[in-house]
Amino acid sequence: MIAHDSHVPLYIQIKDYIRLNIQAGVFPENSRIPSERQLAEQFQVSRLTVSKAINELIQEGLLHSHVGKGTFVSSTKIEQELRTLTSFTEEMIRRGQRPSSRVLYAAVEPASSEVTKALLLPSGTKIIVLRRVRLADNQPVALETSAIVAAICPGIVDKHDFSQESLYQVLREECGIRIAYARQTFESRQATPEEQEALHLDPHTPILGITRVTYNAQEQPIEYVRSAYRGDRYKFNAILRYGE
Amino acid sequence: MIAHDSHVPLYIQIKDYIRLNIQAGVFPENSRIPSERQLAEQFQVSRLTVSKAINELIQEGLLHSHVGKGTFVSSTKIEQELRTLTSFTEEMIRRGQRPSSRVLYAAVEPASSEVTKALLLPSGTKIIVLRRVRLADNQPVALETSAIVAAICPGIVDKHDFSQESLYQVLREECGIRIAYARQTFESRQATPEEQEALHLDPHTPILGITRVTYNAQEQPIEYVRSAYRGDRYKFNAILRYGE
DNA sequence: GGTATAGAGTGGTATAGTCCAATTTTGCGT
DNA sequence: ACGCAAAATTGGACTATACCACTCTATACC
Repeated sequence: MIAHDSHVPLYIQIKDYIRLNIQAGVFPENSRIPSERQLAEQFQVSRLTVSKAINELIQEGLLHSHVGKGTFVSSTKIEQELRTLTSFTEEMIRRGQRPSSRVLYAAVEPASSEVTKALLLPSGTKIIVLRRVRLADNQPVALETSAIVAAICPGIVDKHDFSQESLYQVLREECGIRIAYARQTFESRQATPEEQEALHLDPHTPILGITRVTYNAQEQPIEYVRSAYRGDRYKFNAILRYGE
Repeated sequence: MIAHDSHVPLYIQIKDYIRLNIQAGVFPENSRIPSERQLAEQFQVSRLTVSKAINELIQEGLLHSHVGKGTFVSSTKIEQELRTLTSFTEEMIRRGQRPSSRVLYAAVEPASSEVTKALLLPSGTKIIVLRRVRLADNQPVALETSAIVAAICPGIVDKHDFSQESLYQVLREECGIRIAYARQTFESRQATPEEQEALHLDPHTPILGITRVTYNAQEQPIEYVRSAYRGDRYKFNAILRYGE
């Protein structure tokens, strides 16, 4: 399986091995692959060599990992299909940067008129408001405020630490909510004083402002988000379809 | 410089150090940066830690290396500045504004490396370059440069007046080319001097920069566009699908 | 029955060293 | 001066080991 005397580097051979097993269905989507220590023992190589192979596959989007849990096969459609909308966390991992967050505010409160309008809610509906500074490699990249109807996902504010976890992942795994599509607007503007402070910006720094309403497959609005991305640190990628 | 007792991983600090030195011009473009062993000695870390930092920067495209020669700062010019967008004409009509254009440049010429890379073309391929100021109700809104393979739509530069006609409409009706989807990047930045002049802007005006590669249904790249939209006059709307 | 807590397992980070192949530099013999 | 071989340097690959923070689970305790 793995040839130590080959001219092909071991970590490349291990990458190929894992990739083939994913393609062959031996490692199904979302399943855990053997631990780095197990693979190192199996192939009689050092753990670092296995780790290098796995990290390159993470970089390529085939795998993702969590300390203490293991390494998992990603849903491969993300890269292969024409797929577009990713959470900040997933997008940063795909780019090879480490995402993290600083939670500025997290609470349940009645929806503002801006939110009721965007999500088509009756006024007074309780929503979860989550306001975070998003960081990539520990550098602040964006200020983001999310609003989700509290009833569809009760109690997640207290149960989860969103400085580490992905909101979309929690919605998916904890509440069974799958986001199907989103309407977004993009604009370029100057930073507000609040954004300047939160993101450590100079005045005149250009901001990529994004508002987003996400919907499930039943076309019910799920979440409303306003984000301010640092223009000098972030480019937004999207695949857009014509017509329909 | 490098704090061993910080909570920030050493290799991240080293990445930041190198990145900052590149930005500050200490490590100019195409220059050699210190060897891995020198940096390891300088920061009192193991060579592997420096190597990890450098390899991630190589991954990100900031550096490139050759065994026996060293590690060099890549030239970033290729990925810098200018962009484009959807059918401006159709979008403006949808918004109830009157679209028009001022053609700054229209010619057939060999593709630049930026274009060949984006459209996956052999170098030297002839392309149509179309550079226009886009206006809404006679107010300049964007500066847009399009590149299309000349062979797929011969002679349209001479036959059509793109100050009035929509490029996409001509492609569709004259050449039978239907655009299926596009990959776009969005960014927020300050206007370049050229854009300031073309769009009558003050310095510091935020620009919504968009690059786009459009594809037909057969997934062949058709067109590469770079646009600069006035941040104060334009918001971009999109519907994005979430995969999986 | 519920709740701490201890332990095992996980990936992340880091060290110190080895060998290798590609490349540049150096120095020696002519 | 010149050519060429040896030496030094460089990044690439790899091993063995260590400690950390996190996650999960099983056990002990109340």
